[in-house]
Amino acid sequence: MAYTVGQVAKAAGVTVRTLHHYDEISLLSPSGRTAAGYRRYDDADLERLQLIRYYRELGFPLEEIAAILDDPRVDPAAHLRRQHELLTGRIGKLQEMVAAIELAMEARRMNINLTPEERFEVFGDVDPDQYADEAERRWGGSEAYRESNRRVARYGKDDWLRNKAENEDWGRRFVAVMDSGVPADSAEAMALAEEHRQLISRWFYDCSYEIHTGLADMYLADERFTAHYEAIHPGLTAYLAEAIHANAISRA
Amino acid sequence: MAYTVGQVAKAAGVTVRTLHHYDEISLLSPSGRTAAGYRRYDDADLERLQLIRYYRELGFPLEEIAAILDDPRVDPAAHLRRQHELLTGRIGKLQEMVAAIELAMEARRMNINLTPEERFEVFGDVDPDQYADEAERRWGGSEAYRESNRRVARYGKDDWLRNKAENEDWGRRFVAVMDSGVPADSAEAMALAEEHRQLISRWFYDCSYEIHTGLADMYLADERFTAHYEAIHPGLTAYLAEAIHANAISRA
DNA sequence: GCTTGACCCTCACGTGACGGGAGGCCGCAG
DNA sequence: CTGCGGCCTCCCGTCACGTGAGGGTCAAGC
Repeated sequence: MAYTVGQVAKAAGVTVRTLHHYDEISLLSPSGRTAAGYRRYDDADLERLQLIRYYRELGFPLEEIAAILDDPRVDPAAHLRRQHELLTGRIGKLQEMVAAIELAMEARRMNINLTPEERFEVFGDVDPDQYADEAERRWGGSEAYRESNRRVARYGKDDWLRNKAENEDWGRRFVAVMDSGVPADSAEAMALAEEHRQLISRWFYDCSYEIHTGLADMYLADERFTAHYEAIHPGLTAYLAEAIHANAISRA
Repeated sequence: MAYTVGQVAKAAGVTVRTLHHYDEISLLSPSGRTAAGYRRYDDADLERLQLIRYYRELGFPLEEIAAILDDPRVDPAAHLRRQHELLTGRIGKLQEMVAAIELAMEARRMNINLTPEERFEVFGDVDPDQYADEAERRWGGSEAYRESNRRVARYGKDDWLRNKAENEDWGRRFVAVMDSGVPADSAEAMALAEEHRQLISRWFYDCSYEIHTGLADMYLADERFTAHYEAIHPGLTAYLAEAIHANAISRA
């Protein structure tokens, strides 16, 4: 099976220029040429291109790709295995980034200042304990609370009061359900978990079930959020987290 | 809180040169300068840098990032929400890529030729039904079977015969267990699923439990693999897939 | 058998996002 | 007051292509 540059380009989702470039630097030279000088690619070339595309997607420079592909000690199957590993690693990193985004969203919502290392730790290369006075900035957010209300530009003072009232109303009803002794996966607790989700959605950002369960885990893991909920009522954090999970499962 | 270029660079995992560049193009200009002309970044700058880093990681060009960050219609929380969506989308794409790698690995193992669109469909931009005679190349692999044995360079003829014998032996014993009527999650079936995994690991590539269950799903989804196993014994594919899953769970 | 339009070729310069060095101030620990 | 690490501004280099310019090729249709 032979293919022209155009066909290969279209199939692989690259431009013709890219294939020319790969030919120029001898990363992927077509196995032959026609009498008129047209490039002819065969199945083996496509296989090589597939490996190249995956390595590229993983961020490898072309020179390095050429080196590892032309290494005679590595057989083709090993490349696939390697790419599988690299990809799952990459997925893990992106999931951490998702968690970091959720952290940033909740920090906004609760008016908590993030430290620089919290903002960027998912990008690696952070050298811990270089910010000695972390605790200060970490909790300094409560000081900024009143004035920062103005920072969420589109809300007026009365909006904030209504928001606060709704939150407190929800808190009272949630504590009542909790104290009534029903389990966290009861219909009542789940209904209030759902209300919690909709409260966030209405006031801050569209909170999917996926994000919501992410938040629940974060409340348990991060002492600042735990503190926020434990201050309402001891044991509330764990109970809420369980109710959120149960609610998300039941709606799936 | 004020930071110097070096501090910001170290925290955010970028170089000082990058921050200079962002300043040059007015993507991220420090909120102030010292008397000596030193750049001074504050917390708001870091917040902006966090957004920039995420958008960059997602592949946005700097100019576009500047445009969306400076769009007054978009509030900060919306950016986070947007990045959350983009990230989860990206994760989904990478998971498809992982599946495609697993497909390529199994295709190698079973000597099945992949079509160009199968190699590259995860990269998008494929225009279907442009390869009309797909079916021919799809199944053309069986013809190439005998001669392609030589292509897996490091194996000699006797290696292949031993491999084949081991495979057939496993197949006979698996059919026996299946016909004995025990469920697919019985100890016997799971033991043979485990043997299947180790057979792949010994002869082709290191097959983790994760990959193994990925393969099981593929056997059910892709008719070529289904055909391979159904040819051994009808109903084997589904039984094997279930046994593989049960085995993977029990070892976790 | 000749045109026409889609596709191919080789230069060759342009671009985005920085890397890296030169040459020279700044600031604080000893 | 003297290092020495950190900061500054040019400014050229690089990588992976993008984007024409100028020109040959090929199958389809008239």
